[in-house]
Amino acid sequence: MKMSDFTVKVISLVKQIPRGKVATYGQIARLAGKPHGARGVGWILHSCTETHGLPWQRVLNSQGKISFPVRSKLCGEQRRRLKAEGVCFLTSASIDLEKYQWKKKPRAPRASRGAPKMFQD
DNA sequence: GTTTTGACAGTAT
DNA sequence: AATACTGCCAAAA
Repeated sequence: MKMSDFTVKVISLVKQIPRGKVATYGQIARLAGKPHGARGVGWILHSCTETHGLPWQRVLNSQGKISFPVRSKLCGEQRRRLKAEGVCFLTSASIDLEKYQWKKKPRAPRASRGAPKMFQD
């Protein structure tokens, strides 16, 4: 299946988002090396969620809100999932980014390399 | 190959 | 502050 390096990075990053935290499309795009590739991130998720089982619910737009209309099924499901992870919604579809935005670990601690085990759900 | 679309972001009005 | 326009990237047609 032949996907670009950017796609691989995005998938990897999204899968690294811990439970109870969220990231923005721009953040993922930037971490993947394309500061302006937020749009591509969205499309990648749409394309690879089923294939890679990505936690797409943890990716929101820069406003910390869900991208789809509130009446949309996906929106409801995303909201439900995030709530299940302990995320409190400020409004129907927005959360406190300052509180829940995922900060990628800048450095790799040399310890704790034995058993990463449990990942997502 | 080119064109269109899509789960975005940033800047300009 | 709230729209509108533009820029970016990757996949499907």
